[in-house]
Amino acid sequence: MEETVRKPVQKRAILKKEKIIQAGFDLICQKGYYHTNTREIADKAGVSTGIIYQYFKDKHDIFMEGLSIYGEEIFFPILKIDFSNLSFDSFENILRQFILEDIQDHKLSKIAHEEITAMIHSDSDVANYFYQKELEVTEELRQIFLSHHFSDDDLFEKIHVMLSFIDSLCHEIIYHQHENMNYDKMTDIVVKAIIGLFPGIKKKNITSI
Amino acid sequence: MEETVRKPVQKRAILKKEKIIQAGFDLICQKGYYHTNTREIADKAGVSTGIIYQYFKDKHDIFMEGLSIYGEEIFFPILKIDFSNLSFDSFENILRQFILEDIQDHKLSKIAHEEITAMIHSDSDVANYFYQKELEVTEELRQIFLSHHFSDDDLFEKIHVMLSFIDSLCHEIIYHQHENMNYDKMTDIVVKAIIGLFPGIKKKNITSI
Amino acid sequence: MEETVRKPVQKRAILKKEKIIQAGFDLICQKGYYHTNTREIADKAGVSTGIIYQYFKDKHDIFMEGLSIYGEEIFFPILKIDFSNLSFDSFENILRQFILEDIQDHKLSKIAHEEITAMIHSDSDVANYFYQKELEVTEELRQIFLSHHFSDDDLFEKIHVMLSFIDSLCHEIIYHQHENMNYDKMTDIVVKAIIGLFPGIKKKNITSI
Amino acid sequence: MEETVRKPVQKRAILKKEKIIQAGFDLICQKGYYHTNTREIADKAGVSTGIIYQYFKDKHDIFMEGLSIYGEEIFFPILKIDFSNLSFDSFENILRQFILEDIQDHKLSKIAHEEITAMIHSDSDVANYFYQKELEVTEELRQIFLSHHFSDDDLFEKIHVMLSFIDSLCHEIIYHQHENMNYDKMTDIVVKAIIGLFPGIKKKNITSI
DNA sequence: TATGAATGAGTCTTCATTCAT
DNA sequence: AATGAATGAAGACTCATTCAT
Repeated sequence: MEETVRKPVQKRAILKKEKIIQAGFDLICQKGYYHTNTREIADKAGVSTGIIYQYFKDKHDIFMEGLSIYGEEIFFPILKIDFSNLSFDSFENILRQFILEDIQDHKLSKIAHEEITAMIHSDSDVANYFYQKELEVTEELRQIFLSHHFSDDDLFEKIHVMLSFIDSLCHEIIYHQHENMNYDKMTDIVVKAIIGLFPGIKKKNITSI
Repeated sequence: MEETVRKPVQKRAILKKEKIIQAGFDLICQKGYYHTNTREIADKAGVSTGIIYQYFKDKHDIFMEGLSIYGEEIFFPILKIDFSNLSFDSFENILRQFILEDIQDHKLSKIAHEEITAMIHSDSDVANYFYQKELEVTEELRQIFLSHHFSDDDLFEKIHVMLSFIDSLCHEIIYHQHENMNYDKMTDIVVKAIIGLFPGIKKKNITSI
Repeated sequence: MEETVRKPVQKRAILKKEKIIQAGFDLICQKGYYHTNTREIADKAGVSTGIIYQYFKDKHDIFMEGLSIYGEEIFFPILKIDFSNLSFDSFENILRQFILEDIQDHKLSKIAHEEITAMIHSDSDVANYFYQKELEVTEELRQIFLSHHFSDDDLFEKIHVMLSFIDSLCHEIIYHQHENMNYDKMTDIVVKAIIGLFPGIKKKNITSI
Repeated sequence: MEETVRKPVQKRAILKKEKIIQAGFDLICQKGYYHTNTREIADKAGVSTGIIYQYFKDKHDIFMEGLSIYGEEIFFPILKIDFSNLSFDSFENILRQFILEDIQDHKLSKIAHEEITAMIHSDSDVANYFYQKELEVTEELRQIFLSHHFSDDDLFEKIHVMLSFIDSLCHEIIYHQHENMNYDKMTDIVVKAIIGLFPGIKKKNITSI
C-alpha cells in the first residue's frame, strides 16, 4: 500500500484542510454522521469532493480531526475555569457558576453535544478519544485541587465522579425538561452531593479557624 | 395513503412477528442501527424481506417495538429489586447489591447498552421513550421509598439524581476500565454520595431510637 | 396450463366478485392503475387478497371487467339521450343539452375520466375496448339519425366526427379552464360546426316548408 | 435538505446529460413510464445509474426535460408550417397538406404519441406542460391568422377548436383504422368543418373582389 | 371457498470513493 | 494540487402473485 493521505505544506493547502475539517465537523455535529455526506462537506468547505481524499483517509477521519481540534472546547469547558481562588468558601460558587455556564454552552451547541455523545457510544475511536481526554482532564483538575490543599484521598476518583455528576446534571437540565421536575432543586441536590465528596476542605478550613 | 402495517392474527404469524422483532433488535443492538440491514434481519428471523413490511412501518419501527419489549429489562433492572425490607440499615446493602448486579447485566449486553445509548442521543423517538420511562421509574421508586418512610422532601428529584449517579458509575466501570483508577473506591464514593442524598432516613431512624 | 380462474356460481360468490370489480375499478379510477395495489382492492372489497385470484387472472383483469360494466355509462352518456323528438329544430337544443349534461358527468368523475383516458392511450386492451365501443355507439346513433330522416351521406363518419368534437370540447372545458378563453363562445363554435356537419337536415326542412 | 441536482459544467458531462435525456425520453416513450426503469436508461445512455441522480431529481425529471426539448417538435408540428402565403384560396390546401404530414409524423412516433398522451391524462406536470404549450401555440397561430386578414371574432377560440379537431382526426386515422370507416371522407368532413369556422375569409375575399 | 401469511424479484435512490483531466 | 464526473454496490421498501391452512 502507498501512503495516499498527504500532509499539506503550502499555506493555502493548510487553510483548505482546515476548512474541510470545520465544514465536516460542523455538519456532522448538526445533522449526525450518517446524515452528512462528503459532497455536502465539500460544498460547505468550498472545495471539490476529490480533494478531500488527498487530505483525509475517509469521512471518519475528517470527524476525528475535527474532534481533536474542537472536542476539548465543547466537552471540557471546565478547563477554562479560573481556579486561582479556589477555597472552601469559593468552591460552591465556582461550581454553581460553572454549571450555569456549562448549561449555556450546552444550549448553544445542543445538537452537536447530542450527536457527538451518540458517537461516543457507537464509535470506538470517538470513545477512546474521550476516554483518554477524560483521564487527562481529571488529572489536570487533580493537580489544581491538590495545589489548593484538597485532601489527596481518592482525589482522582472523586474528581472523576464530580465530572460525571456535573455532566449528568447538565444533560438532564438541557434535554429532559419536564414540568414535574424542579431543576433548581435538582441542581442544589447535585451541588451538595459534589461538595460532600470533598469533606477534606471543610476539615482543613475548620481546623484552620 | 392507506394503513399498510397489519397485525398478524394467525398464531404462527404472531410468532414470526416476534422473531423479526427479536432478530432486528438483536442485530441493531450488536452492530448498530446503520450497520444492520433489512435483509440481515429477515435472514436471521428466517423470513423474507417482504414480510417485514407487512408488520412494520420501517426498520426503525422494528427497533422501537423491540425497545418497548426489551428496553425495560435492559435499562431499568432496578425495577426487579426486592425493596420489601428497605430501611436505613439495609439501604446501603441493597444499593451495593444492585450496583453489582447492574454491572453484571451491563457486561452481558455490553454492546447493546452502548448502541442503544447512542441512539438515545441521536434518535428522538428513542430519546422520548427513555425520557418517559425514566419518569415512570422515578415515580415508581418514589412511591416505594415513601412507603418505607423516606422523607418526601424533593424525593422525586433525589431519586432521579440517584438513578443518574448509578448509571454514570456503572457505565464508567464497564467501559472505561483504566489501570490508574480504583473502581472499588469510586463505587464507595458514589454509594456514599447517594446515601447522602437521603439524610431523612438517618434522622428518622435516629430520632426513633 | 390449468384453467385457474373460476366463474362463481353461488349467489354469495357472485356478489363477492362484483364487490371486487367495483372496488378495483373505483380505486384504479381514482388513483390510477399503477398507484392501486391488490391489497387495497381486497381491503375495500372486504375480501382476502387470495380470493381475488380465484375470480380474476390478474389485476388488469379486474379493471377490464369493471370497464365492461361501467365503461359505457361513464364514457358514452350520449346513449342515454332521448332522441324520440329529434328534428331540425330540436337538434341544436338536444346537442346543447347533452353537452351540458356531459360536462356535469365529467365533473362528477373528473379523475376517473382522466385515468381511464390515460389507459386508453397506454393499454392496448383498454384501447381496443373503446375502439370497439365507439364503433358500436356510432352505428347505434347512425340508426337513430337515419330513422329521423338525416341524410345517409357519410353519416357514419359524420357521427363519429361529431362524437370526437363533443369529446374534445367537454375535455377542454373541464380540464383546461383558462381565464383568457371564453368557453361559451367555444361551445357555440363547436355546436355550430357540428350542426354544419349535417346540412341534410336543413335542406329537408327547408324544402318541406 | 440540500440541492442535490447539479448542472454539468464539463463538455463531456453536458453531452452525457443529453444522452441520458435522450435515452430516458426514448425508452419512456416506447415502453411507458412505468415499464422503464432507471437501469435501462443508464444502460442505453451508456452511463452508470448513479450519475443519473447527479443531473436529475428523479426518473420523472428526466422525462420532463425530454419533453421540454422534444415535446414541441412531436406534438406541435403545426409550428413548422410555412404560412407566408396563407389566404382564402390556400387555406384548404395548407390544411390538407398539414394533416397529411401530421399523420406521417404520428406514424413515425406512433407509440411515443400514445405514451405521452397517456401521461397528459395521468401526470399533472405533463398535463400542465401541454396546457401551457397549447395556449402559446394557439396565440402564435392567432397572430399569424390576424396578419393574414382573418377576422378577429373569437379567433383565439376558433384556432383552439381547429387544433383539437385536427388532433382528433389524426389520432383517429392513425390508431383506429377500421374497415367500415372511410377516412378520406372523414378528412373531408373535418376539413370542411374547420374551414367553416372561419367564414370571415370568404366574406373578406368575396367583398374585396 | 376462503384466508391472510409469505415470497423475492424488482424498484428507485444514495454515497463513499476513485478516476480522468 | 485540484476538479467534478463517474462508479456501482448497497440500501430500504413494494407488490403481484402463490401457498399453507
